[in-house]
Amino acid sequence: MSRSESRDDVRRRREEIRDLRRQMRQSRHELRRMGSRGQPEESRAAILRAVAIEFSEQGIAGARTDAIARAAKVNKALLYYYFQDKETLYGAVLDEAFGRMKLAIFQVLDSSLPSSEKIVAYVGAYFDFIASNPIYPRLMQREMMRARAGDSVHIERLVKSYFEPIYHRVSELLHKGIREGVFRKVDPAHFVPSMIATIVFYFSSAPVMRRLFHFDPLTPERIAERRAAVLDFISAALFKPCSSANPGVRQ
Amino acid sequence: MSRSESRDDVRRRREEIRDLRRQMRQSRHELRRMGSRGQPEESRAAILRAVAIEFSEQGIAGARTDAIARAAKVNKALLYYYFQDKETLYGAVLDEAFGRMKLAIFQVLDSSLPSSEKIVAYVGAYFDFIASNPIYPRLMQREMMRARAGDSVHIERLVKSYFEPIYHRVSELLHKGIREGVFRKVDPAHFVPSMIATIVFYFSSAPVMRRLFHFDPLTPERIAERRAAVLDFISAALFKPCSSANPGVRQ
DNA sequence: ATTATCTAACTAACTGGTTAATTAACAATG
DNA sequence: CATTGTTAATTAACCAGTTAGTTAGATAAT
Repeated sequence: MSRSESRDDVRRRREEIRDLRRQMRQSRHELRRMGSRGQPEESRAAILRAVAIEFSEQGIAGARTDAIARAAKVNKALLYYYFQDKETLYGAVLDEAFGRMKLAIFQVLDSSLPSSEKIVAYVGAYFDFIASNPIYPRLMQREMMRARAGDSVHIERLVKSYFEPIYHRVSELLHKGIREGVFRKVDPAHFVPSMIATIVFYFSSAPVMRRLFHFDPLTPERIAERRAAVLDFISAALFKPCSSANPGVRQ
Repeated sequence: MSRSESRDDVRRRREEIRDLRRQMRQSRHELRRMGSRGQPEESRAAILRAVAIEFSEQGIAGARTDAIARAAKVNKALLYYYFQDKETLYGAVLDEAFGRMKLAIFQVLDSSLPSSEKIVAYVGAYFDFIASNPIYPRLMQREMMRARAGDSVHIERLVKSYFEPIYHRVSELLHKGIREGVFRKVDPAHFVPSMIATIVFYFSSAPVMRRLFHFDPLTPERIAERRAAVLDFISAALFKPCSSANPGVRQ
């Protein structure tokens, strides 16, 4: 008897709690996105945004689907309604980020500037993209590390779709400049990685810089300073010395 | 009666199993590390070695203590016998790796070479250290990412103990070379990161390179080629053009 | 009524860390 | 020189907490 009573007690309490929760939710969200048919596009986009941040900061292994759902203000099951699994989710974010990067870069590479100016524009554009999309280099780093461990199902696609096309165009550009006599005789297969390194490293090592220099390396002023330094560094390494074709930026 | 018999049975079987295990272990390890008081130093070292590999490949969140124990051929509880927790384990590995790096670098910085040769020697030494200790840049990358997410308890110590001393010495070296008129007027706060970037990036992006160029970028020949390219790149960016003091390496 | 959209609650598997027991070496003791 | 006790090294088995992914519905628009 007392047993069945306590069971009833539990059920009653549970229902009370459910009602209370419903009220809370209603008052908190003010009726927004209750039940179904809220704004699906918005939800999907919110998920991708949250995933990008979570993955770039914590990595795949460290990323928590609950945290993602909370950040996107969406139930966790919705992640699996829109995407197959964690891995697919990650892939979607990568394609989104790298796609935008490719677009920004090709805008410059497709322009009709002289070689020396175009390479400077390319470096500048890449720098600017990273400066205003800081999660891009983070995702790239993460993915490269996963690829080394042999755990990346995305790397092949990413290289074919994004890196290879860009690399080929920049490589051509370098060869052209060398033929024209404005660039030193560098090997694109090494020079391109060196350029990217110089551009990217400052951002990925910002936490170290902050502690080494005792100031925030990511303020707009510092970033502008770095931009100039990067262009100077690369220009000095690429342009023929004692030549008149040096539009390099100095401070 | 049958009960006591079965109990005896169990005891006998247990002893048999124990003997068998002992034999197995003996034959496998040839008497090494049996039972207790084997070689604690060896066990500790084996753990650290395994941790270094596991952490550099999987990161802290992805690293599995079970996998580490298996790789070190040691029981998991032994990890916690020697180290407080996962985090402490990671810290020990970081200090070991960064300590050796600092040693190798200071050996060059303490030498009495002229500025231009010393900076080349520094870059070469750093490159060589990374080339033969590939887990170092991986650990560094991991830790920088954790630091950005605010999850690193080690970064402060690492910067103070390893990066700061090295940075200051290289910075002095650059200033000296500039005063002497052999180096261009570069800002060490930007030039040093750019150098490190050029040195490190090739290794951390090897998985992309492999797919981009369709060959292994980490063979001794390719690494030697890269070394030359890095020295050329940095030399060209640092040494005054049209000056006689360019010992830069070309292919 | 159907369908697209959304949720709370659940589960099976896994993971960092703990515990109590076991083993070997060694020193002291009888 | 055997026995005993002590201590450091090592382990199997376990546990409490977490996590990716699932399920059984609920809600609203059509």
